[in-house]
Amino acid sequence: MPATTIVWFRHDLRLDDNPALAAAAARGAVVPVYIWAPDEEAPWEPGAAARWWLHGSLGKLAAALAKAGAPLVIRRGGSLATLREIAAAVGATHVTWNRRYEPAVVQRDTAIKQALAADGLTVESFNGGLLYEPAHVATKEGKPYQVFTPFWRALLARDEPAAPVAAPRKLVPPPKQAAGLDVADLGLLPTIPWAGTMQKTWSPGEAGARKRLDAFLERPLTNYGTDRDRPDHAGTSGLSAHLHCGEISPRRVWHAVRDAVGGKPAAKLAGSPEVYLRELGWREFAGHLLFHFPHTAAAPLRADYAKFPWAHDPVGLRAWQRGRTGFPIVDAGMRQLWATGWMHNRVRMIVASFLVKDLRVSWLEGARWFWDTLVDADLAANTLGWQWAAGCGADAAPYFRIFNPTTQGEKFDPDGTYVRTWVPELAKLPAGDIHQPAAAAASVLSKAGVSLGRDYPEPIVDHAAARKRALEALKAVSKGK
DNA sequence: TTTTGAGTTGTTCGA
DNA sequence: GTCGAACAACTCAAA
Repeated sequence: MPATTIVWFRHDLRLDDNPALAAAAARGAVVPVYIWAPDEEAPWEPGAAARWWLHGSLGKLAAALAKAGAPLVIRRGGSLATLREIAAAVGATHVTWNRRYEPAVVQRDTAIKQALAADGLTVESFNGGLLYEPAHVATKEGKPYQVFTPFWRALLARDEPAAPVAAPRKLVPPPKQAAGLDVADLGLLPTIPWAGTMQKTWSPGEAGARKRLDAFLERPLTNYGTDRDRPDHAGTSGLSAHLHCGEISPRRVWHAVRDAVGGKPAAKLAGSPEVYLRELGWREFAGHLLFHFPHTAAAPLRADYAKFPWAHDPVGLRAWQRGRTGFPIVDAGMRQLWATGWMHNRVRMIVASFLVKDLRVSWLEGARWFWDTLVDADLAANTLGWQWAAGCGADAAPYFRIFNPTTQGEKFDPDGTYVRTWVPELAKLPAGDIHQPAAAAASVLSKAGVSLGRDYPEPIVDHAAARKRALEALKAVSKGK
């Protein structure tokens, strides 16, 4: 009997460097499948922005697969039951996929693997989403890393990540096709058309991912080290959402960066190229942490923080979400997030610090908001980022590290360009005042057409006082165990 | 087992 | 305006 392999697509919506697809194509007929089963990922089912992205990405994947010869079968419903149905319909002999590493998904996939094997199917899974298998990275004691720098050094000491595999040229469909839905039937698009700016900002899909990588590498990489910190410049790669959906593989990016700087081994790189690869290292570290500490999506890694007295402040939380805190850099970031589904990394740190330290609202509230609004929402990265900001994660950073939103704005958006883009009511303020409108002279404000409290809110907290309160609360936590 | 060096991203105060 | 020190103590990773 000729082999027919179901390739179950998940966070690997690409043909390039897709080990599961390559293995299937090399063996015989291929049945590409995507199953929409959000409830299996509860409470972290994809948020609104991620669904919008997914809609576009699936459309592009379906077109590319059809062109290659094997149309994508799109379904909704329980993953196991659906795979079984399709396997029966097409007479599949094999099922294959690229692994995901979120704890709930690992558990589900393990059960599915056993069930399908019991049905008599041959099941194979591959690593297509991380540079290295998280279970294979460990300290000399065999334990998972909890500090980034030694983790990164350990990665650099290994063999380089495997070379990417090319997309299969041609796919052979099975003699009998399986029925499927149209992407539109999944209902991923918002019912209210709020995604206009996202449409203009992003190109979901494999081709869009590659274009963005090429554009990023076309510019000299030499300034990445400092440019990436400037929200007023397009200094970052902008690949996060593409990587999250697997429209491009981290190995492809890794090797493209190395090729762009002359093919030197990663361990020998210095300066900006190393700084960029290190960002892939952080993505890797996030996957590593969530895999080895599965409880951290919901609870702090540092157990003593479980008792932290978070404030119940729905009004403050709402002001933060809407970008109405009265701190321009915070509001600019939150509005950029709302409009584009993305926020510059430097600003993510600033708004996160503001929520958890100035407002003392739980990092989980922030994580949930980001989860719903980010096109690149990734459970591992989101968890690491928020726990880092809250000081309860994999980082021994001192608790007194509290960002001053005004200073940060002045430092990283010195001309106020970023604030002017996203907080247009402040656009006419001079650079010297734009990060601190409440301290500006009355004449400056009126000349800029800003009436505080009417056009733009007064600061909702006094940062100096909030900082003191946060320090006291944090001190109590570290002393009180 | 014990020891030692080190830890993404900061702020404020006082000289 | 600039600079260095203080902000505290802990945990991790490796020797």
